Order: sequence, then C-alpha cells, then structure tokens
Amino acid sequence: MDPDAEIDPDGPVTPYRQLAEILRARIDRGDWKPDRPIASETQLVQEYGLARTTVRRAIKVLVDDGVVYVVPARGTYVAAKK
Amino acid sequence: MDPDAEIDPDGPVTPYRQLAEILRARIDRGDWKPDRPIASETQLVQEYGLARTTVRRAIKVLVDDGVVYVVPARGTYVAAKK
DNA sequence: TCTGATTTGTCCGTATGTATG
DNA sequence: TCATACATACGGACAAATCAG
Repeated sequence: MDPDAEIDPDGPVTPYRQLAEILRARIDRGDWKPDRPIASETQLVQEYGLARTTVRRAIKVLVDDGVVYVVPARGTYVAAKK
Repeated sequence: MDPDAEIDPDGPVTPYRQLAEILRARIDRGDWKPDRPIASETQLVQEYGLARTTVRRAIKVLVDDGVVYVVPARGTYVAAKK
C-alpha cells in the first residue's frame, strides 16, 4: 500500500479501512518509531479530512492487529516489534 | 433500451425487469462510472415510485449479470469493465 | 490547588444495505 | 407489495484523563 495515498470517500472500500492501511504503510516506512506516538487523532482528522470516529476505527484495526497501542489521554504508540 | 424511460406498472414486463434495463442503460450511457456508487435504493424508490423490494430485485438482476456489485452499508457500485 | 490545552473515551443522529414476516 | 427491525458506516458533540504552568 502506498503510504502517501489519499482517501477516496466514495470508493467501495470504507474510508476507515483505507486509512488503516495507509497508517500501517507509514509505520512500515518509519514515519513513527516503536514506543513513540503517531499523529494524534485530531491531527489525522485534519490531515485526511475524516471524522474522528472514522480515524478511531482505523486505529482500532491496527490495535487489533497489534501494530499500535493506545494510552488514554496520552496518544497512540507504535508497538515494539517482537 | 431508453435510459430515460419510465416504469409502466401495467405493462407485460414486470416493473423490476423494466427498472433493471433502465439502470443498465443509464450505466451504459455513463450516468455512473466504474467503482463509483449508483443512486441509493431510497433514491431509486423515490425517483421511480416503486417499493423497496422491487428496486432491490432490479439491482439483483444487475448483480447477477456482473454489472454492479453491492457493498453493505456503503452502496451499489458499477463493476469495472473487464 | 487551580486553569487551560491536548488527548483519548463515549454517546447519539443519520444514511446505507440486509433480513424477516 | 409493504412494514418493521437490524447491522454497519460516518459524522458531530460532549465528557474524562493527562500534563504543563
């Protein structure tokens, strides 16, 4: 997946799934390092033009995959490779 | 088939078949592009004055023909030509 | 202790297609 | 054919948690 791809709101793939793959690609590329925070939900909202609920859904996909972990009121962190 | 035809409820051809052909003609004409959504079921209900079930039947005809595909909670999309 | 800013958490309304009687 | 729930997706608004000063 292209880490620089943009969201297609009207495409058949739901926006939160598109974003999840973009974020995954950006982590793979090294935009954010292990145990360092990725962009905040608000920043992602502005950057991708999505609602926060949608951003949160995308993050949940990565949490479920063990790619990132969330610390309440702190941020979302890249999981350390194992 | 005329993409601007109207539904004849009393004709020999059942309404859902009429609608299926109208929609097919509209897609051929380019009203909706590949991997873009066509009108929602609700919109089609209002536009053609048909029951929801009838609209869904028409769509099923096109799905079976591979003309469109349905994404739950997203919409009905024009299939990309192959 | 208090205040403001930042971040994530929760809830509700709207729209879409799905399933059933 | 119609009516009524149901599941999923998106967006907005408000609440709770954390930290800096």
